[in-house]
Amino acid sequence: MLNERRRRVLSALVEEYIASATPVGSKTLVDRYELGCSPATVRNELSILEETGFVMQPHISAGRMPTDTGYRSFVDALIESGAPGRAGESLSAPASQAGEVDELMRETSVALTQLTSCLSVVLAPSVSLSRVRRIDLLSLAPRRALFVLITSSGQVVNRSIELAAEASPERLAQIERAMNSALDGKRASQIRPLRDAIDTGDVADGLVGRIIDVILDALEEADHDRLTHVGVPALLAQPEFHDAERARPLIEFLEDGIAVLEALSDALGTRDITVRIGHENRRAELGNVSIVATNFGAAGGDGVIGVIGPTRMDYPRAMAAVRVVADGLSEALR
Amino acid sequence: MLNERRRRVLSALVEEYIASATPVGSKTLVDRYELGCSPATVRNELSILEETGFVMQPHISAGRMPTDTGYRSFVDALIESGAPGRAGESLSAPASQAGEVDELMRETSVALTQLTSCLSVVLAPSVSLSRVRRIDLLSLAPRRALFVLITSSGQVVNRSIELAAEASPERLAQIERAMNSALDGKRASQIRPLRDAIDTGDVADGLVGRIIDVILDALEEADHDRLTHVGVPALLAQPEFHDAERARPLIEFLEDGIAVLEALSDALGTRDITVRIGHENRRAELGNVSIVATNFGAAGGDGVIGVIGPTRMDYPRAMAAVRVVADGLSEALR
DNA sequence: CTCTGGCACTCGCTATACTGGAGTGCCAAA
DNA sequence: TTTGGCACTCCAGTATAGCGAGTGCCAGAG
Repeated sequence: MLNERRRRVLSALVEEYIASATPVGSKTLVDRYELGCSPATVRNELSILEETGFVMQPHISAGRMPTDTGYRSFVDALIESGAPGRAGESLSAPASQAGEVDELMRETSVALTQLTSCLSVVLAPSVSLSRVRRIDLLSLAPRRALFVLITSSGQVVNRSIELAAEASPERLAQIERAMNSALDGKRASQIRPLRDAIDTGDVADGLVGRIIDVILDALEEADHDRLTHVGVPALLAQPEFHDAERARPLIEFLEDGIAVLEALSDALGTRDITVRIGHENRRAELGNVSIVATNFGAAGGDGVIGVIGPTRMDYPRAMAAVRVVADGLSEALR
Repeated sequence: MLNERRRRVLSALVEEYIASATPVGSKTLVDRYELGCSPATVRNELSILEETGFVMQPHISAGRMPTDTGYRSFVDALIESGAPGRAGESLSAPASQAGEVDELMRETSVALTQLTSCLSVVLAPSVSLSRVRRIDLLSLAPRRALFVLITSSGQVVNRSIELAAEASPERLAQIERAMNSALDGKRASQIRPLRDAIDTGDVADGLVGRIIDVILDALEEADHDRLTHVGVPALLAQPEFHDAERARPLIEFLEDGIAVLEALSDALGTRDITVRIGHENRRAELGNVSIVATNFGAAGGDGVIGVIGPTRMDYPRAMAAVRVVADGLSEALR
C-alpha cells in the first residue's frame, strides 16, 4: 500500500505539519525535504494518501494535514526504526533531590512538561498492589491510633483510627506484630482476604476488624489519589487550544482523577512505550489529543508516566522524553 | 462623595455587569432596577461616577463597566451591611467523609468550586507552625528509619531517613522519647533551636543531628506542598478567559505553588474575610482577577481557603461560600 | 437647582463585496 | 511514470456601508 516514496512524503508532511501547525502543500514539501521529485508528483502521492485515509484537507483548496491514521503510520515507522532511542540520548532526566516519593513524582512531572511542552501526568504505583514492607500501629490516645503502612517502593499511607474500645499500646503492638507477620512481602490488597486469618490472640473486642476496615478504606483513598498532572499552561499555549472552550472539556476530564486513571490504564499496552493517537483513545474528551505513556517502577510497579498533547505533538521528542524520564524514575525508586 | 442615589446606581451597575458580562447602559439600569429616576439622570450620575473613577467605558459609545475601585466600593458596602452572612444561610457546606486531612482539603476545594463557579485554592495549615502532637521513629533496617510527625490538627509528615551509622531500635526509641518530651505541644519550627538541647544520652554517634536535619528538610518540603487548587475549567468557562492566552499566565502562576502561597498570605488581612480586587493584588498575574479568602483552623491555624475568579465575580456568593466552607473546615479539623 | 425628554453624534459590530494568493486537479508531453 | 502548465477553487484579509446601542448636551419643566 505504502511504497517507499509515498511513505517519505507522508513522513515529511507529518514533520512539517508538526512544526508549522498549518496545512502543508506540495511545493513546501518539495522545497524543504529531499523527495527527489516535482510538486506535481507529490500532489499525486498526496491525493492517493488522501484516498487511503492518511491525510486530509480542511477545505478543498488548502494543503494537507495528517489524520489519526497518518500519525499512526508515522509513529509506527518511528518505533520500528528505533529512532526515539537515539533521540533520547540528547535528553537527560534531571537529578532529583526530593526526599519523598510524592515529591519525586511531582518533580518528574514538571521535568516532563519542560522537556516536551506538553501536559504531563504521573500515576503513582498503586499502593494496594505494592508489597507491604511494614505496618505500624501507634497509640495516640486510649481510643485513637495511627496506622502507618510502608510499601517496598517507599510509599507511605497513614490514617488515624478511632477505636470502638480502649486499646493499650501493648494490645496495639500485638495486633501490629500479627499483621506484619501475616502481610510481610504480600500485596496490600491481600489484607482483605487475610482479615479473618490474622491471629491476634483474642479477637473478641472487635478491634482487629475495625482497624482492618479503616486500613482498607485508607488504601482505597490512597489509590484514588495517585494522579498528578502538571503543565496545563503548556497545553493552552498550543494553537489548537487557543480557544479555551476547546481546552475546557479536556481539563475538566483531567481534574477528575478516576477517569484519567481509567483512560491511562486503558491506554497501556504491553509495549515499551505506548502511543494513543486521537480517536484511538476511547474517551470522547481525548479525541483530539495524543497520549504517550509508559509504566515505571521496579518489578510489578504499575506506576504510569506520560504526556498529553495535541495529536500534532512532537512524537519523537515525546517518546524519547517519556522513556528517559521513566527510566530515571524507576532508578530513583530503587 | 457618593450620595445615596449614586451609590444605588453603582451597586445596580455592578450587579448587572456581574450578571451580563457586557457594559451596561442607563436604560437597562432604569428598566431593571428601581432607581426612581429617568435614564438621563442616570447618565448624569454615571458620568460623575466615571469622573471619580468608579466606572469606565471600554469605548466612548458603549455602556459602563465597574473599575476595581467600583467593585471595591460595592464590596465594602456589602461587608458593612452584613449581607454575605445572610446570603450564606442558603448555602451549606457538604458533609465530608474524608479520612485524611489532605483528602479533606481537596474535597473542600471541590465543593468551593461548585458553589462559586470559580477556581478555588486551599492552603493547608503550615506544618512547621502547627503544634507537635507526637513524633515516631521507626526502624526499617539497621541503617534506615522512618520518621513520622503528627500535628495537633492531624496532619502527618513522614520521611525515610538514611542513617550514617547503625542504630538499634532501642537507640531510636531513646531518641524518639527525648524528642517527644522536648517538643510535645511545641511548634514544629522549634525543632531547629532545640537541636542541641535534646538530651539523648550520648550524642557521640551523630545520629541525632542527622535525624533532625532530615526532619527539618521534610518539614520544609511539606510546607511547600501545602497548596491545592481545583476548578481551572470553571475559570476557562468565564467569558474573560475565553482566550486561552489570557488564562495562561494565571494558570502558570497557580502551578507555581510558592508564588501563590506568597500572594495568599500577602492577601490575608486581619478581617474575617479578605477580598482583593484586581490590581489590589500586587502580582501582575493577578491584575484581572479577584481573590476572596479567609483563614481556617483551630487556634493559630494558618490555613487559608479562597476562591479566585474574574474581577466580575459574584462577590456576595463568593464571600458567603468561603465563609461557610471555612467554618465547616475548621469544625471538621477539631 | 434638579430632573427629564429629545436629539444629534459616536463608534463598535455585522454583513457584503472584492481581491490576492496558496494550493489543487487535470491534461498533455517528455 | 513523471513533469510542467494551466484553469479553478476557496480561504483570508481588506474596504465599505448600515445598524443599533449608548452617550453627551441642551432646553424646558417642576
